[in-house]
Amino acid sequence: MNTPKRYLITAALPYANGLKHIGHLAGAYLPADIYVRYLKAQKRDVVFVCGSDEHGTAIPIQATKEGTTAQAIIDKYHPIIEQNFKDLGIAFDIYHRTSDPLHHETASDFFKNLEAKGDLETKTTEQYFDEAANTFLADRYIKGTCPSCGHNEAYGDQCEKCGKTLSPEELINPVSTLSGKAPIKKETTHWYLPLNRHEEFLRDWILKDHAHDWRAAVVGQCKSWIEGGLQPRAVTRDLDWGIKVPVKGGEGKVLYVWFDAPIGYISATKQWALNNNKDWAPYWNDKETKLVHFIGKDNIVFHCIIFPVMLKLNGHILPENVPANEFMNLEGDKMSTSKGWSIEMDDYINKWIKKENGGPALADSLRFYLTAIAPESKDSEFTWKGFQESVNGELVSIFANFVNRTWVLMHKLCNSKVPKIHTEFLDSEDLALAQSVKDTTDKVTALLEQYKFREAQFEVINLARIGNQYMQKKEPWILAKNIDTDPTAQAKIDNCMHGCLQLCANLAILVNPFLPFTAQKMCHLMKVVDRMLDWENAGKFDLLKVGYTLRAPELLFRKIEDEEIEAELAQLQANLKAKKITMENTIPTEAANTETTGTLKPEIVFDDFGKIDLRVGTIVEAKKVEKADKLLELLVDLGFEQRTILSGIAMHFKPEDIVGKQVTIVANLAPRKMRGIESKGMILMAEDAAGKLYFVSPSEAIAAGSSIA
RNA sequence: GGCGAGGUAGCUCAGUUGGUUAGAGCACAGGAUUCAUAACCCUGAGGUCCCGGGUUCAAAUCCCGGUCUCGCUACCA
Repeated sequence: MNTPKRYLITAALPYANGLKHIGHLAGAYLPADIYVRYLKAQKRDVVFVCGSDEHGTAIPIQATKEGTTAQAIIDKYHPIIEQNFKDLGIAFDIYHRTSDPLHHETASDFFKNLEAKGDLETKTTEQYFDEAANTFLADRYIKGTCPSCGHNEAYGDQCEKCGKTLSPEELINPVSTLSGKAPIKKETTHWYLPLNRHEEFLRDWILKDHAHDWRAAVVGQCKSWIEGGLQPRAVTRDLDWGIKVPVKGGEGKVLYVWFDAPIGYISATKQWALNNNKDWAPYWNDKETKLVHFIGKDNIVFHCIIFPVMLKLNGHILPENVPANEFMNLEGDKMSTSKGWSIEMDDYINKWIKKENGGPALADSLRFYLTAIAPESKDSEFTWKGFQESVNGELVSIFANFVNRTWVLMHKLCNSKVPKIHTEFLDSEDLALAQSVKDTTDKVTALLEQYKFREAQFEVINLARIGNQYMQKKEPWILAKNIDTDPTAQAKIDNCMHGCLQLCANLAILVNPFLPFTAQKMCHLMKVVDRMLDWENAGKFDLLKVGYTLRAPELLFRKIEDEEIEAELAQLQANLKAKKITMENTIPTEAANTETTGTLKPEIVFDDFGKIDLRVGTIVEAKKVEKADKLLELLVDLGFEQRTILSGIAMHFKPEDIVGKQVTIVANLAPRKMRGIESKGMILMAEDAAGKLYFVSPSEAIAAGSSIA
């Protein structure tokens, strides 16, 4: 394998609508950072880019929720996220943002070029239009009842209650948030990226060329998409938050966020080039550049299918690999900021790193554990107990302890200087130690090149373990007792300590990509400059000069105490509760806000209400609809007749549990076919803040068919 | 429901193209030691390789069926 001329490494752009948690860190940023630090130690030409993704519909939505502007949201989160990464040692060469004019220009040009070359298609479809406001309604300007959970304030692109991705057409009773009127359907034109034209290319490139050097999950998912038949994908939206469509007919439209966001990697590179007086172009256009995207598994399709097509069309290079990680769970459950079940990077930094007994060592402690349990091949799980055991048992006891005992002994037995080697006393143990260092270097290098960070880190720790074993066999402290009687004792001590010290120097080099703060501290202890950490020095056994005085021992890490772990676990439960209460409290708040935000449904007169025929019905039969996860087929007794009604509640109720229930039915709703079954009516449901559904039932059992007014 | 990836020791994970007795670290137990952050070192115990079939002289590995977890996707009036 020949060495690429240069590298361009990207980590998924964090969406700037909130804080990011340690799952994100473990998924993309930390492995990317390790890889980049390794490449830089190899003195490769490498640029590590990232930045905030600041467009898309969720950000204006967030703004509405917080009673502020989209700009204010991104201006709030961008710097926090950027600083969080710094505090955790994620060393981007540039942390850019997609709201930057340079990015607008880059994305705009990208689109124009594709459009001019005929690589895009336009399609005219019917979209919701607000006649009163005389404008097309972007997804976020349409509210209605979520078809998934029944939440009545769902937006046209997503229901915030259940998180379901929606399209406006799916909303029940859609209403414009601008005028409060029901929107009409009107034709609008949008640009599409015809992925179907590139099926052959993708098939060859992924399924042939990269079938074996990409991770199984990545190839598998791409295969699933390609074999499923690729469809043209809309690249524009009727929205005002984002990058204006820069061609004729694009008025009032912006680039769809998925189209603009990955181009952010390119704009970030451009900005970096400007800052450093470099040329950005070779990093994206020269075949000798190796491009690697670090992402989480939810992002595979964009980085392996869609963006590569865009890159190819625009004349850029393609990623050499996309080492997507699986997800990291937390104490038995999925991580979720909105549910309060997560550890935000910001939280960890404030609670551990910025404490008196914290410091950057605690950033490395977290990095160590996250890498030790990195979800490289399957979902993994963060537990505080695991964090404690991993840090105390391996990082402190094996690695840091070896460095510490080496330092203490060297000061006690070698006059605080690097002792000289007495070749006449060198034995097979000494030679084996030097060989282990070389072997480990080779292993770690190979593993890093294969993106196997977990295993690579393990090998580094293992080298410290070898150091402990070596010292145990040599027992310099025993030799020291006999120093008066054994004339060879000091020479043997010198040899042992010399070996241990050279091993420490190597450990600093090898551990540097994983634990950069620790490597720095080791350099400080050794009184050497950063250049010693160059990868080419790994495996050498003459890094510390004989006679050189080293600094007094200092602990590299502290142990994690039981009480700290208990406090974190308690905090986690408290967060969960607090979040629930917040969510419950937001219901009246949201209701109160509806008037000011214009989202209240239009006023109706009594006659309108009278049009709805509400009845009490009794569920007499219930069964799951085949091939549908959410649908239940219900037979409801209305007294005068029994009819079939479909309801999307299968995730919430078991069929056998709801037979006999009295429920409220919209009896005169137009019939609708779903999954081949006709539904005649609709069951009314109430929903609490946690998303749990409740039947709306009369307080006491009454005759089926009774009307409601 | 479709597709993809997983299910191996209490925990976190390895197990190349099928090939002796399925491995490592942590945790645990016993021993040894004291330079070191009660750290290190040595030894040990631990597994129905998710379940059920099949192919084979031989299956954790290949094939079929089932089941659980996660992701993408469909379904929601």
